[in-house]
Amino acid sequence: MTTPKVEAAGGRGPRVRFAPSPTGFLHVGSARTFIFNWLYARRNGGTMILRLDDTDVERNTEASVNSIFDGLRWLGLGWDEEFKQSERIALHQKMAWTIFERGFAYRDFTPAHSGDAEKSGAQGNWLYNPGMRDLPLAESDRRAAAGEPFALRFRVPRDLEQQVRFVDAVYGEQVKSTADIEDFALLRSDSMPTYHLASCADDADLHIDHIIRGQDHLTNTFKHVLIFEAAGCQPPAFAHLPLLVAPDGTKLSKRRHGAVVSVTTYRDMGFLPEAFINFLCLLGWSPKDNREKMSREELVASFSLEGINRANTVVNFKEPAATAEEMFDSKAVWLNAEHIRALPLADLSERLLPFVREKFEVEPSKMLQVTPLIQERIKLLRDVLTAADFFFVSDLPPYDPAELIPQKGDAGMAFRVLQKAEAVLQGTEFKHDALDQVLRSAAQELGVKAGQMFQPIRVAVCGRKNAPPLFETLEVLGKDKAIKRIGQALASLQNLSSVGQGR
RNA sequence: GUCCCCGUCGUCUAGCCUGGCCUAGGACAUCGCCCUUUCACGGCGGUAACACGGGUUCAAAUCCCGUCGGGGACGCCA
Repeated sequence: MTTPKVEAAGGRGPRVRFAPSPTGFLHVGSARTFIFNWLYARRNGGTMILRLDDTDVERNTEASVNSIFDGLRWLGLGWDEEFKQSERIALHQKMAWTIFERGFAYRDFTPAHSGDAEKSGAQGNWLYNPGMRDLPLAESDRRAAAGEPFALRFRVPRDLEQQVRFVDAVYGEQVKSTADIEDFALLRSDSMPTYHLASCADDADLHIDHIIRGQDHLTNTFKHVLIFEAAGCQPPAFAHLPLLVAPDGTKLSKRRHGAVVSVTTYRDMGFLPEAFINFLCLLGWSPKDNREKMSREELVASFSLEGINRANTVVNFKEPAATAEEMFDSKAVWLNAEHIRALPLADLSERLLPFVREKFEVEPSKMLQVTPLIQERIKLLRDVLTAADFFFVSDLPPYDPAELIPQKGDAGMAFRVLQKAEAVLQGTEFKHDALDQVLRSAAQELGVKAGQMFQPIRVAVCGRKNAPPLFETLEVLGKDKAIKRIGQALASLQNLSSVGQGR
């Protein structure tokens, strides 16, 4: 991984970062954090930094790294600089020892606690081990020199009641007593940095001046302020984002909530990245002027930290859902449909193609013809498979011939209509106006209503009642296929026992 | 358990800082009507919320206190 220069590319705008830890796929909450950081950087002419917080060797996976990059690439927003925390360990350690030398840290020779097993319940109010905190420096040095393993802990001020404070751009002034902050670890007994240390050391080194992240870090921030100050650094500005929660009110989790919280699920089900971004922006932020559907440019132009809310936001998905559409938040689906309708035909057609090609062989030119017929009828790109399938198959899948019977009509009427259509269509040019004229007058001749004329034909060529407008459909389908399918419909009607002879 | 944060329609939200224009606005969803060759789009309309209790004030969704409720953080994980 390349490590670009630390100096900002363009100038003196804010430097922000998105720092995921690769322990799972990119989920929607992380994506929103990325987006808000990106928006803030772009809005203010700043620099967006991607930093992989991968110091936990045990849990980091290559698959997770890939998933994160997949998700971010799909969003298509990009970033200016990229770092990998695991390559910067020496820097973190250096900061830890600076803090130690300044007297704000001490060695703790207590053997490491077992693990996360008994993490479950109420953790007492453990603050520190007096024996270790008060160990004379000489003895500490001697034991370290003798090779005894130790963790390095932050020496949280305890002599007199002190308060740690910072101003959060979203939550306002935050204050916490040092009596409520334990002596957290800086270095583990294998000398590897902990998250808090590594994060602060990198933020300082990379000159991050605005940290925009989830509210689950709000209380961690007091520790971070302590670290920055002990290391002699100016703490950056903080802005914490309200948490994205599941319909059950709990924090989004891959384990509990499954694939709906993964960014790539949205991609695979046919969301447009711009619609997805739009949706996420409206979760915990508002432009305050009732706008909902917004382009990337509009978002950049109107984004500000002042518009961010404080209350948790529900992502209203349904995990066991009957259809793909039902599993997502209905507003996300609606926004996607809005963006789809706003897309230029050629663009939409191009984006539809990969989905169609999962099941059918289709030429781009054909797709382009079909696109206008479904543009306002699909909500997810993937819907193209169910909305336009009959354009792409040579033979229709079997359907119930009873569907051919029009409103207030019978099988006989269906038969007469289709016979008439077959005859009359033969000599008709397959263009909208010609078809319109011919079929309407055919209806008149038969003495049936236009709707009664059209429905049997629609079902015959589409295989179902709900479909795009008939004339356009026929035009795109072409004369040969249309007439062939009408013939097949006629045959299936004859097999219907109830058919009282087409006259 | 300790500490922190939050609480406006089912959901996302506007309004709250700088009390009165709020008989609380918009959107999604939902219901109904219209448009219409089906579906969809579009148009019109309906149902639906200031968690509760006390204050302060001529006046509170807006300020203060309390209660309840929800969430988060408390690891040699990130």
